[in-house]
Amino acid sequence: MYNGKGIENMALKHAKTQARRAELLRVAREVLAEKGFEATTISEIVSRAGVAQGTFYLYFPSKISLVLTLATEMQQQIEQALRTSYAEARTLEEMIDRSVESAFHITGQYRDILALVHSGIHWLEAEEAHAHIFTPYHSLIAEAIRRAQGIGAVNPAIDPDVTAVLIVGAIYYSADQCYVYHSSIPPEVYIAEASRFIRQALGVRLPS
Amino acid sequence: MYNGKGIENMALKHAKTQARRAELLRVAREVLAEKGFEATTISEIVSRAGVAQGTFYLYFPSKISLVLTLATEMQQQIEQALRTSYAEARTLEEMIDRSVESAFHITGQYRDILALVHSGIHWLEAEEAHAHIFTPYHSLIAEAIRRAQGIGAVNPAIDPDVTAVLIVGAIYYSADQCYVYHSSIPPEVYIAEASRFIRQALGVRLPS
Amino acid sequence: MYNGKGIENMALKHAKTQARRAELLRVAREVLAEKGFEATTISEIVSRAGVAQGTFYLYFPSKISLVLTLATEMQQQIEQALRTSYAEARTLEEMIDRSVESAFHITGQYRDILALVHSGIHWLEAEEAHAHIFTPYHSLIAEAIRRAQGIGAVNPAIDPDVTAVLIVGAIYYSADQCYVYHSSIPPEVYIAEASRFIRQALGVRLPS
Amino acid sequence: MYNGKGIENMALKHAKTQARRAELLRVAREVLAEKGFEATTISEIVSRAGVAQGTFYLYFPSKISLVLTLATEMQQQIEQALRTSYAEARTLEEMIDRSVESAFHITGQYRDILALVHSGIHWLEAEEAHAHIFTPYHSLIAEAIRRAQGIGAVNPAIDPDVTAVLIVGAIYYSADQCYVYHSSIPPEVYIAEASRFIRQALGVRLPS
DNA sequence: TATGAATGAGAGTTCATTCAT
DNA sequence: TATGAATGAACTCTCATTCAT
Repeated sequence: MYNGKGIENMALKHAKTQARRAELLRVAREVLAEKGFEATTISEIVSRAGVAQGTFYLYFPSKISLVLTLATEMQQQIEQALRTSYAEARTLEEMIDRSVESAFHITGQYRDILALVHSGIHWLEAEEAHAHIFTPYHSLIAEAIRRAQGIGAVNPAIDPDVTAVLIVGAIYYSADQCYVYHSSIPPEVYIAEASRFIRQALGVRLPS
Repeated sequence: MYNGKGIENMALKHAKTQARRAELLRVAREVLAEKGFEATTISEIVSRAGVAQGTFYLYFPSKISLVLTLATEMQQQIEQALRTSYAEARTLEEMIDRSVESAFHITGQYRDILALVHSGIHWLEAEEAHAHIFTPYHSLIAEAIRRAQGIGAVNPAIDPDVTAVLIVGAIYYSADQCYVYHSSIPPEVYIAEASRFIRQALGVRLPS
Repeated sequence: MYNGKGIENMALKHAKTQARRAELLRVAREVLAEKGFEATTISEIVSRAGVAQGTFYLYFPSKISLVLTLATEMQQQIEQALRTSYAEARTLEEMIDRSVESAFHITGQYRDILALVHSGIHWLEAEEAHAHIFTPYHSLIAEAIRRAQGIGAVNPAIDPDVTAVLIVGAIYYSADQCYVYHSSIPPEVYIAEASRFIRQALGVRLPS
Repeated sequence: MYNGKGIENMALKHAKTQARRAELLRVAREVLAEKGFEATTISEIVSRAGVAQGTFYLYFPSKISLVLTLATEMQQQIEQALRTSYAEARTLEEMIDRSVESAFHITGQYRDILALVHSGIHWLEAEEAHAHIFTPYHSLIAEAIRRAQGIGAVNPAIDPDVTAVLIVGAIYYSADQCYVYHSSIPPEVYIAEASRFIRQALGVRLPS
């Protein structure tokens, strides 16, 4: 006699667990964004999440693992967005515009932990973490540049790897200026200017 | 009754005081660079400097003031270097090249506290501190762009303020990649590519 | 309505229960021996035993109860061994030799628990526990001495109770030295010397 | 112009420091004796000593260092007492009597941490610590036995090293029984019996 | 009987800062 | 000006125990 309850229960349990972990992560990010890594306390996270102190450690092995988790999450989102841009855009220009916009938005959303990761050089596993998070990002862009060079759409003289870094830097930093430091210039202007800036810098040739 | 000795002594005292402050700052930067803000302890700073714990507080009001002081110091150096570039360069291209090179080097030297300032640490006056440190930097570059636009050397359509931010971002981030994350690409390539990137992005017209 | 199955099941169940309790105890002793009381965690015990955290508390009311249980177990083993020696030995000398050997071995095996009981951990019933464990041990030996004095085989001037304590101390401590502290002297030498030491101390007279 | 004040002050300062350390140690021992290692908290120690939590760590690097410090202190006292006995006693019997009495008293005074050290096998550096503390004790006694064998005062067949261990065990354990577990037998009886026990065990020959 | 997620009090330890000398 | 012992709040993390399932 089959009884679905077992499976159902397991799924439920799993779902509950997942939900609690997600909630903890959401709250943690909130606090991290507000106070920075140092001033963030587990105490405040669990208090806001309404769980006990020890419960945190059922889901995360340490305070720093929060940053690592969030950073990985972000990296995956950006990578996904870039892949979508690359797949769906029909011209190089459109691809750049969409990529810049996506990257700008996501980076903007994650600006808090981006900063955290960025300053996290000095934690033990940080260098690997940094590589793990940013390298795919750089590679993806470098690859796009290479392909564009291959079809003659971009100046063949530029170095794809270094240029990828310059692009990421321009976007990340300007997103910071825009979102974090209360710039009086609206995001759309930043995005439009960044797109133009990158197109020009790449020497994008309009398809004739 | 006049006594020259007084002044002499005061000068001497002052010089000693200055030297001690400078030494503390040097050591502090060393430790900050090695360990990051959080893991840096006053205890280690005074120990390396060979003074007592309390002596630190004769020269700096708090731990955080170290970062502020160092950040200001850096900002002044970069500003100075940019002004020199602007004054001495004879073509726009040369100016860009020299500026990029200077900024890259100085930023590279200060990468540790740049990261510190830029991020993670959200303390009370952080926003003002950021503005204080970076705004002049941005303004200087924006002003240079405006002047170049004025003489028709740069694409007049671009927004000088946003573009200044994009330039700083590209340089800062790539300097980080180059110096901090042990890139296999040598600094000269970064500098050359960054110069080209910025020139192209600005649409610099060669003087005919 | 009688149903043989019930008893069968109950017996089975009981056996299973007993086995699980024994396994938990075995593992617990292993961990206690390795890490000491403080550093032993229920978590590690259940993990090694392959059961859930809560299961432990179905068999033992608390962490400390482990020590009590194990100590009692040991006491019974030693008592049994001593009784066997007394019953089977044909001369006083043989009895001492056999007793020392048994006590040495068992004490050596349980030395961790002995150490635990003996010291360091001051819990509520510590004193009673100690009395409960050691008093029968002492009494047994004291009684043997008294009997030997009765038949003129042992110096009648010695105090049986104090001497019993001195004997236990010599054995317990030397077992520790031998087994725990990696003495370079082999156990056989310890046993032989302890036997001689105790025989001499008792002033054992050879039967003429 | 000489001014003794400097030295005086330094001595004073040193004395103050020493006194505070001694006070902390005294209180710590008190608490350790009352509660055992595990249940002893730094919080209670500093509270009883009337100093701040952090002050403790100016004088001791960790909680466990307390036990190590106390153990060393005890070892030195016992060693000193034994050396005095050896130097001043005129007959072997007197030496044994005095040694047993001294050892018994000092061991009795330190019974709390003796137990702590004894159960402390499981702490990281404990094995070395144990060796460091007890080895000199054993060696001293073994050496005395050897010398007594050399002049024909003690049975030449016994193993001095193992016998030293047996003696220490008898004394330590019986001191524990006497002082810690509220034996109804008075200390003098323990001491007298222990002396006789050891003399007999060694086969001490009266000088004729 | 068995599970294991949740609890939460409480531990040891650190370190920026103060202040009597 | 310089010292450095003293402070004490606050941190992260542990783990014996409970209880809903």
